[in-house]
Amino acid sequence: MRTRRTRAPQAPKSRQQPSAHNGHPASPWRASRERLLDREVKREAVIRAAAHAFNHKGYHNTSLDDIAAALDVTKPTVYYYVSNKEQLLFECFVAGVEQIRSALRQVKSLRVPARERLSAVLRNYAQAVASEFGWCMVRVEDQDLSAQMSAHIKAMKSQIDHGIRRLIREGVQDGSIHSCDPKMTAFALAGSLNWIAHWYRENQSMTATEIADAFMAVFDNGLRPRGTAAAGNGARRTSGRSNRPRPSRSRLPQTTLAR
Amino acid sequence: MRTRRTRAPQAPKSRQQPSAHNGHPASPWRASRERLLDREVKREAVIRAAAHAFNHKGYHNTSLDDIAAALDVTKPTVYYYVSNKEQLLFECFVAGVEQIRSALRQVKSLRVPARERLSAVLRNYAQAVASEFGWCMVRVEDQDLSAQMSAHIKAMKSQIDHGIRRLIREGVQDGSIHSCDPKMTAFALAGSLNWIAHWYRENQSMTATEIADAFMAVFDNGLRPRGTAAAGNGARRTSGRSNRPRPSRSRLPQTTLAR
DNA sequence: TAGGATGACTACCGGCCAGTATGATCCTAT
DNA sequence: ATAGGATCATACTGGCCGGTAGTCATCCTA
Repeated sequence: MRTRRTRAPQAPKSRQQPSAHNGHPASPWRASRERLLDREVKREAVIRAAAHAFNHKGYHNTSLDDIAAALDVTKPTVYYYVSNKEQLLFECFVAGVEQIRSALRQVKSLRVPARERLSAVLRNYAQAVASEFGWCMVRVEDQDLSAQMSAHIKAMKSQIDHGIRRLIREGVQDGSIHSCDPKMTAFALAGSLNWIAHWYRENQSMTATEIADAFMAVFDNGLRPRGTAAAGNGARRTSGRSNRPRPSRSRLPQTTLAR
Repeated sequence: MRTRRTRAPQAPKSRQQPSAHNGHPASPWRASRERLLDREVKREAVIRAAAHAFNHKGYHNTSLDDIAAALDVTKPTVYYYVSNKEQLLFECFVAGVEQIRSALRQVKSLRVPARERLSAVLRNYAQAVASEFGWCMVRVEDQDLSAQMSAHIKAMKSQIDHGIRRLIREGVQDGSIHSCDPKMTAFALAGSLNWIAHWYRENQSMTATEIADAFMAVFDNGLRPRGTAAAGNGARRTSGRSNRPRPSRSRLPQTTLAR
């Protein structure tokens, strides 16, 4: 799409002064270490660019030339940082899924009813799915991946799944969650959240957390009216923070099936 | 993949007797009309084969040669029945979505609380998503479609979406559904069901209807324990039929994120 | 029984794109 | 100051695949 840039503009590379202006201790290998850092930064830029492109055009409609062009470099440069297209997809997946895994680890230490721990995890889940890596997390199809990559991904997914099921089981035991089938309930909850990746776009009227809250209100209360409690305001929230009222009459740019 | 078949085996085509064995009225153009029927049957076979292939290998990993080979014909034959690959995807989408639209139409005449009408629609929804066209319904990305096809599809999706929202609104009004934001609730419900297409495979221990029932139990009751009613059995069901208990301890072949 | 309609095949084209061979340029270390 | 490594560009290959041209066989109709 863009004409290949000439070699010249590479020069004004903002050659920052070699004196350390970041918090790193001085070291005789300062320069080479800086280069390593540089490399890591660039590598991440490549992955972000890939995520962005996949997100907007889909995996198969994105060529590595596209990704390179978005970074103002050429394809071999991309290949200098990642080994192939498949790995790009994998890295995007990992970047997104890591958020959820860390959320699952963190709530383990909380001493609150399991439903609140679940709520916290699902809020992080929603944020991950709504992030720029959401598409990759949700849309990877194992047909596009080698056998081992596919197995890796499946293992990580399974880990998250069983983490959620465990929280549900614990909630049923401690009485904070209505008796239910943990497996199917986990499917229902995760499905709703996964689907966010299909319709959420960044310049949205609602943030990911607000969406998660709205969903949790549905999940918590259920559709059937409750005999107890004032039935006036449907958006009961269980976890403490982020309580500001949200406008329920926002623009409706999407549908339930997809964007 | 397969070696091209020879011309010979085309002969044993099961030439059925020309006497009308179906309910069509006699007509001087009987034969040509039969041919038209034949053509329609074959066209549907092409679409089913496409759906099956997309379902298993994904849209972009399926070549028209694959589809042709599955039908034991060659690519130009496929092109004789459909105009291009995009149209194949579109037809698969329509085939699946039509189920849901007809369900929405049918419940309009029912004189039961809106929550039960919603429940009936969602059960059909689940069946459609779990059908062989589910993948196409759920995974179509508008980047793969021309502008007008994309608009078509978006319109049909929107129609379904607003049908569901309407049912929710009516349920809130008639008191059968807990007060809630119809838009976000519709997103949550449809997302769960859409996601079924990612993990459901035909030889499953649960049928689509059973899955829908299990989901509806979650949606209806919510996670929070209910003060009223015996909290012993979580799987309360609201709609009348299909009440047999289901084994909650089935094999766990999938995870929440994907199959 | 000729002629049109229908159905299907063989053979090909052309574009896209993942991935690579090669080499230029710059940086760092010794 | 120079060898060697790091970084990135130019230019290419090779395969896959959507789509088409042209042909032939079969069947229905008149």
